[in-house]
Amino acid sequence: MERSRKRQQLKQQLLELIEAQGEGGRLPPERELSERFAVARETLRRSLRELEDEGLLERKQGAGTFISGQPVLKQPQLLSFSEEMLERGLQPSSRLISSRRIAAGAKLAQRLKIVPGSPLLELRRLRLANEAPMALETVYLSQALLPGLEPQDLVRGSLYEVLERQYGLKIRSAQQQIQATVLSEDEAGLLDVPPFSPSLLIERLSLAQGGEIVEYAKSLYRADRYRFEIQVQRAKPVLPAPAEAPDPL
Amino acid sequence: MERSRKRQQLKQQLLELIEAQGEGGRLPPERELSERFAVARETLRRSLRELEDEGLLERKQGAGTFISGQPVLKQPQLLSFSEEMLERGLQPSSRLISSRRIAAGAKLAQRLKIVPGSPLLELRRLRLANEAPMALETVYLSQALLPGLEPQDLVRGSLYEVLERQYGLKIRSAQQQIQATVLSEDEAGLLDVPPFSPSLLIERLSLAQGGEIVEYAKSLYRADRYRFEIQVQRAKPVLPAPAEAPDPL
DNA sequence: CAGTGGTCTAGACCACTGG
DNA sequence: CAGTGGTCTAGACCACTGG
Repeated sequence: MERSRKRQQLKQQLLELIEAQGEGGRLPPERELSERFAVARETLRRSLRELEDEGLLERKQGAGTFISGQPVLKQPQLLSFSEEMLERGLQPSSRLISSRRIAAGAKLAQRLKIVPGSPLLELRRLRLANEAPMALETVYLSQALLPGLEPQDLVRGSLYEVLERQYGLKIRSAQQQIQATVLSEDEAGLLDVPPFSPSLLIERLSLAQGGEIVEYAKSLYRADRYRFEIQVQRAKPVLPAPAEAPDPL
Repeated sequence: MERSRKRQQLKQQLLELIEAQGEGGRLPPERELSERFAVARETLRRSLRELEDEGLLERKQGAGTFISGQPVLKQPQLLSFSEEMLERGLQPSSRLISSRRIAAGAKLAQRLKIVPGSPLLELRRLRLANEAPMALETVYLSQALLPGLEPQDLVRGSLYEVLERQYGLKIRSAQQQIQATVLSEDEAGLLDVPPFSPSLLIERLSLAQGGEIVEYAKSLYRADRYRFEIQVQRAKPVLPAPAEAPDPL
């Protein structure tokens, strides 16, 4: 606690310096800063690295540490529907459309990397934001990984929360595929748009800490209400291909 | 060179250890490893941190360093169309549909953060992969930032390449918005699909090193040929909200 | 070539976990 | 409470840049 608080504080002091300087400004040399804040240079450098990672600073060997002329680049992070809506300032809610136990078909088995025929829980939920339909979500969960899971456990609240609380499964990452499609009449009806309206189809495979595949979800988002946003960085030559042929990028 | 080569080599040795152990395995304690490889513990820890960032290792205070049961998480990185197609094993090419000089309207001016009425270069290109239409791209470039740029400079090859070679502008990051839409008859004709086919609309704002907005691009991708893929990590509690109320996530 | 950030070292203590 | 990863220190030298 003591320790990490110290770095927090150091970072706070640096942030004040950065704000005082403004864009395009320059920070004093590291040796000077470490003395001023009474920390070892390496300790200071950790905080500087964090600030650099957040996009606030640019460091150039031999030149100096400069205040970045760019707003913070928000790293893409995996959020549940509930979390994402809250972040957008909307109140999330859910309506359970259906739930059933099924046996994994070939396609689902392949995606979830389980044996075909394994028992799955299929949940269809209408996801709402401020009471208005936003997405139609179909989730597949492996029963083997989540013994005793009941559909009603998932009616309210975030799936990720339930997984963590009841099964100690922490979601660690996900692979998402985003496509454009048009809605069937059923789907359109549930989402309250005309049939054949365009829709973002987002498929997600969520992995837990240990690499277990926990969830496969298919969500149809209303194209008029939802857009997927992402900020990406141009690859830094962090790992310049140890000694092999150069990448043809 | 000497130095960085040393860490490369250290990392290589660690990789061999990791492979030898396999998933779920465990690395020896840091103090032992640093002795074995004859480096300071902090130096070893840097390499370990890099490997952790790449998703190969998980470190747990008090417990140990474990070999991650998960394949490397590919960080999303900004690629040009050409680069992306090459990475997918497809041969990219372009066909210039039109190019004109226009004055920035209110909307474009706002996005590019320039004065309305400023001169812009508008380029429409059909982007092909293995000779087949993949996307229809409209790019807007600020003339002020790129004096003397001619449309024919951009017919072949990557825009990013031209920017870097001719103007020393290195693209650093981009904001992308992804929506679903349907194609107009014109657009559908160019992309060689039936009218009103679904399409992924990807808007991109590219920023250079200094934060300058270099490009605004709108691309319509064939929904049947293109899907956007992304791997995202669940947020680590890296910054646990300095001292404020906890996030309601 | 003075000044800057980048890397590395040897050693200390802290925070957390349960081999 | 032994062992582990996490943090920090004071100091050295390297690599790069052009105030």
